[in-house]
Amino acid sequence: MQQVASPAFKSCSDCPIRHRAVCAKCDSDELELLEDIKYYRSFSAGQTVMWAGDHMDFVASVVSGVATLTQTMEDGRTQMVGLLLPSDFVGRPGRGEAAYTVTATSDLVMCCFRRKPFEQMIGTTPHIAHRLLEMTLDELDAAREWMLVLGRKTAREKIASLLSIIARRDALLGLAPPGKELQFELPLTREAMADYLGLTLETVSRQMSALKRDGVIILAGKRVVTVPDMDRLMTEAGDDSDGGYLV
Amino acid sequence: MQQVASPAFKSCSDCPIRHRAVCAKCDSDELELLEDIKYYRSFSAGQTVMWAGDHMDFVASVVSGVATLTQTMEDGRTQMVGLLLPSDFVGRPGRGEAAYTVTATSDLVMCCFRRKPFEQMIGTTPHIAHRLLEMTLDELDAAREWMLVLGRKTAREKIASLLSIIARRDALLGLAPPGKELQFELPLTREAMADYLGLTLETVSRQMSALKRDGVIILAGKRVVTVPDMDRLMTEAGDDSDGGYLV
DNA sequence: CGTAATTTTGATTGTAGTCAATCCCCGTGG
DNA sequence: CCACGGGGATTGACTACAATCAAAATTACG
Repeated sequence: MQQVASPAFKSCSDCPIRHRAVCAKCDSDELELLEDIKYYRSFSAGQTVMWAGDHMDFVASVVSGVATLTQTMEDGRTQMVGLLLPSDFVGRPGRGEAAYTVTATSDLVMCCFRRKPFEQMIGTTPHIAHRLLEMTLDELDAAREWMLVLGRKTAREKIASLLSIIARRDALLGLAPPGKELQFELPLTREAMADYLGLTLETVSRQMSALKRDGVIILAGKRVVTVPDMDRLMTEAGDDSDGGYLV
Repeated sequence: MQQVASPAFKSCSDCPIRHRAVCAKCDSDELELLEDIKYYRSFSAGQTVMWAGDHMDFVASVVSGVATLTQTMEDGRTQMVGLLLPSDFVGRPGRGEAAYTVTATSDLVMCCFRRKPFEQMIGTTPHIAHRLLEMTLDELDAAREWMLVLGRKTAREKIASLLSIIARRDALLGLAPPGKELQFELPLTREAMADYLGLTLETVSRQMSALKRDGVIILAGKRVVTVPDMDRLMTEAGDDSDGGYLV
């Protein structure tokens, strides 16, 4: 299944998520303690990292790639409840069971910390505890934003919302070219988009086609999206273009 | 508007939310420090505690009563994103602006902490920081559970889910009589239920009637609900009755 | 190139939304 | 004491949006 992997960098100080992850505030002494309890694991696109209910003896940071958290009902209905990007944190200190199924949607590298020693470090290392609180509060804000999308937006607005979230994030990370025109790659299949938005994949496909027909987006292949006018997309999402005190 | 109120108890040690709120883990020295930065405020049912975007110079615990967190789009569509019960925490350390509108749905008493000194205490008092992290993680779990409800459940399942959440909570707090039969009072109007569940109030009303007609619930007046068979209600909610590792 | 997986498009159905009327419970005032 | 009024809740008729069922088309891949 998964492999224990050596990533392309040597130590925490070279880590690409060094200043965004749960370890962001740690000094070099603290990083050394973390080095002792950490190991890397890699997953290829499509692999399940863990199933809801599995025993879990680690928590982890996403180093590279994209993963999803999903919840599934007995009859198969599935809802994505989290989208994990590089630097995001997986797992809950104090809980030995996975609450959600975690799936790699692209090739994925995770930096795993053995759970027990990590929990102890939370008690002894305020830098970690504080950063974890900050990240959890951000997650909670994102979940609440998402609740508005799920509960009150139309299918078209839902798609536009998802696209604008991804577009903004990529722009923020400097992954997008400059200029007014934004371009990015969707890290999700149509089905994953449907699970994110509480729609069927047919509806996702129809609304993507409609947004394309109306010139809100331009598609190159299935996955590469160009947004000629970001304000237009935000309007389609039902967000005021000036909103977004939180990026 | 709101009044500075004296609650029915004298000090933190007599406080009804003493062992569940953000101060749950504090020792008496720490409580004394909190006493210095806290004050009580009361609101009557229906009052708005604060509007999204308002300046906020405090964070708070709900002492008694029920409040809601809501998000509203420009055209008026409203989604509840949090239901605040006694011991729940309001506000985000480090943020001076309210992200959501807070409304009292019953008479409400809040224990407010001046924001700046409270933020400093988070840094110096691990008992508070740790409890706040724990509570935030619980909130995040609740939000994710809720996302499944919003995204994937039918109107009938949504209503049954909400009722079972309230029923379980009341049973847990010992508010309900013993026996197999559960009875509780809805702390929400039909409109608030609709905002919680991403429905219209007409649909809420119809599904309440349907559940009553089918014998899943018994209504005494509009607000008092009796559940003759909790497992039946859970099944209607689409949850397996054995689920719920987290109450 | 051929097969499977993913996506798009089409036709039809069904659930919840909308618009509208009525009801019910209370409190108020004539 | 009863009429009145208002907010909340229920019920009804109709509509619309997204789901479902089904087929075709495009892409990825061995």
